[in-house]
Amino acid sequence: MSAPNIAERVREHIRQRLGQAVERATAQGWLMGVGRLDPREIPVEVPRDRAHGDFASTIAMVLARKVKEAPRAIAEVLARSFEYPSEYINTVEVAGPGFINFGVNTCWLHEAIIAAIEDGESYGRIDQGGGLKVQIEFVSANPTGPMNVVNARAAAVGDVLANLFDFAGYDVSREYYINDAGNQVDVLGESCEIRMRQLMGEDIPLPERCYKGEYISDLARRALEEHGEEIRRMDPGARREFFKEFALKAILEWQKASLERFGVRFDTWFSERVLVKAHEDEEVLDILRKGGFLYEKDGAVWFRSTDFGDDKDRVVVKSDGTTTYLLRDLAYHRNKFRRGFEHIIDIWGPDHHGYVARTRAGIQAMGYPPEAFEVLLLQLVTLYSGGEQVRMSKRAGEFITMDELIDDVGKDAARYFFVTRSTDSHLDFDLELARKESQENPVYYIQYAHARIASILRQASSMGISERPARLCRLDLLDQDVEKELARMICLLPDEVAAAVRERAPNRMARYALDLAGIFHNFYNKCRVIGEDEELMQARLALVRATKVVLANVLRILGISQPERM
RNA sequence: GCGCCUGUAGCUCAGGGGAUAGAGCAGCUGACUUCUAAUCAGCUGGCCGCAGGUUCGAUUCCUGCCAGGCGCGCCA
Repeated sequence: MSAPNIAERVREHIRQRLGQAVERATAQGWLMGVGRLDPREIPVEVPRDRAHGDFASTIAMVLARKVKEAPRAIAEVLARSFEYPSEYINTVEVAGPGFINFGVNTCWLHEAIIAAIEDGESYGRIDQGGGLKVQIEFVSANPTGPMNVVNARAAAVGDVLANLFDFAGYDVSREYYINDAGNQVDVLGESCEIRMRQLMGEDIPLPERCYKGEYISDLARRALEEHGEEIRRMDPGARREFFKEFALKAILEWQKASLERFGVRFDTWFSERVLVKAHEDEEVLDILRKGGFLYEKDGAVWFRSTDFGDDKDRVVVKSDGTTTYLLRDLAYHRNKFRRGFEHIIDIWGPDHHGYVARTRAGIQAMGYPPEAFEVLLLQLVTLYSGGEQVRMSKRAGEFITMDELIDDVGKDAARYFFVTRSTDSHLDFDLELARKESQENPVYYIQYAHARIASILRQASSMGISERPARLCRLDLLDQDVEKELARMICLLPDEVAAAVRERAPNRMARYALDLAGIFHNFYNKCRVIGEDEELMQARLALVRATKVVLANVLRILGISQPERM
C-alpha cells in the first residue's frame, strides 16, 4: 500500500513534455545534433529557491555542449515548444543562464492534501523497495557493560533508517549481534567473580584487565542475594562460569531495557555463541578451502583476501588453533544470506572501517554478491559537559550511559539530536547545553507544531464544527503563499522519504520535519482557521489536518512522540 | 608511512555540479484582549581550510598540500 507520489508524477509529466519539446524543435530545424533523448535522463529538480518556480530543468545547459549554442537560447526554444498549460503546468519561463522554470497548477497541491488526509499513517509510503528483504544490523554493543552514548547514536540512526526502509516499501529486519563468544565475556565473568569475593571479605586485587565499573559490583551483590547459597557450594571453576553467565544475562537484559526505553526494538538478537556451537565458522573454513582461498603460514591459516581487493591477507585460524573474529563474522554474514536477506546493511563505528574490505572479500569468496553487503560507518560522539570533554572508558568505568542520557535530555530530544547530523559527521554533544536549551530544542519546535494543530482541531470540534472531507473543500481558496508552501511540503514527503533512503540519510528527515514545522508556525501567525468564512475555514481545516498527518508520520519515522498538547 | 571521515556564520551543523550558500543557538529590534508567545517578523554575522585541475558553470567532482578525529593485531 503506497500513496501516489504526486511530485514524481509531475516530474514525469515535465520530462515527457520536455522530450516532446525537443523533438518538436528538432523537427523545425532547431537544435541540430541533439539526437534522441531518453526522457528519463532529462534533469528535473525542485529548486532550492521558491522564486525559481516549483520545478526546474537544466536541460538547456546540458544540451549546450552537444548543440554548441548558448544555453539561454536553447532554453528559449524549448520553452516556446513546450506545450502548456497542461493538467499540471501553468507557467514556463526561462531564467538565469538557461534554467527552464515551471510553475505548477495548484491542483497538484490539492491532490496531496487529499491524499494525506485519506491515507493517514500510510501517506508518504512509496513502493521503491518492492518488498526486497533488507536486514539492518546495528548497535551490537559488547555485552560487558551498559549502553553508552555512541551506542545510543547507533540505535537512533539504525532505527530511523529501518523505519525509512519500511516506509519505502522494503521488508526490513532489525538485528542485534551479541558478541558473547570472545574472551571479553570471560573477563566479564572474572571481574564479577572477583568483586563477589571482595564482598565476601577476601583481600584480593582486581586485575588490570578487568572491568572496573560500579555496575560490576552491583551485579556481584545481586548474584549473592539471589544465589548466595549455590555460589558458596560451587568450586572455583563452576563459580567463574556461573558469574560469566549471570553477568552476561543481566547485562543483556539491561541493554534490552535501555533500548526499549529509547524506543528501539530488534526483530532478532543473534548470538555469536550459537553460531559457533553450530560449527558455522568451520563450515566457512571448508568453503574457503574448497575455493582455494586458504593457505598456511607461520602455523596459522590465512585467507587470501587480497584476491578480492583487500590490502593484505588475513588470519582466520590462529596458530593456537582458535578462530579469529573475522572468521566468525564471515560465518555470521553467511548466516544472514542463508536466512534469505537480499540486502545487508551493517552500521559500524569508524574504528572498524578496516574490516569492510576483508569482510566483503570473504562474502565474495563464499559466493555471495558483494554489492548486497553494505557498511554504514557511523562517526563517533564526543561528549562535552560545560565545554569540557568527557572522556569515556569502559574499563575505567567512566561513561555516561544511555539511561543517564535519556534521564537527562529525554528520549525525544536525544533521538532527534543523534539523527540530525549526517552519519559521517562527528557529533559533539554538550550535555549541559542540551539540558539548558531543552526549552528551545528543535524537537520541541516540531512537536509544538503538531500540538498546535491538535489544539485547533480540538477547538473546532468542541465548537461543533465538523470537518468536511477534503475533496469536497474549496481548496482553491488556499491561495496565500504560506498556504501553498505548506501544501507543497506535504507533496514532497514521498520524495523526501525516497531521498533519505537512497542516501541512507536519516538526517534528511530531521531537516524536513524542522522545515515543515517552520512553515506551519509561519502559517499559524498569518492565517486563522476557526472563525473564517465557512468555505475558507473548511479548506484550512483540511490543510491543517493534512499537515498534522505529515508531521505525525515524520515524527513516527524519527521515533519521536507526537504530543496532542504541550 | 597507508586507509577512512571531517574542515562552510561567534558556536553546533545542513547543502554535495547550477541561479543571491542555509538552519538552529548566541547577539540586537519589534509582535500576545486572537485557534497554545515552546511562536512569529526583522537586523547583524561568510576568501565554503589553501593551491591547482576538469567545464558553459565548482562550496560541491579530481589531484596535491595544511589542520583535526579514527583506524592500520594470529584482539573483539
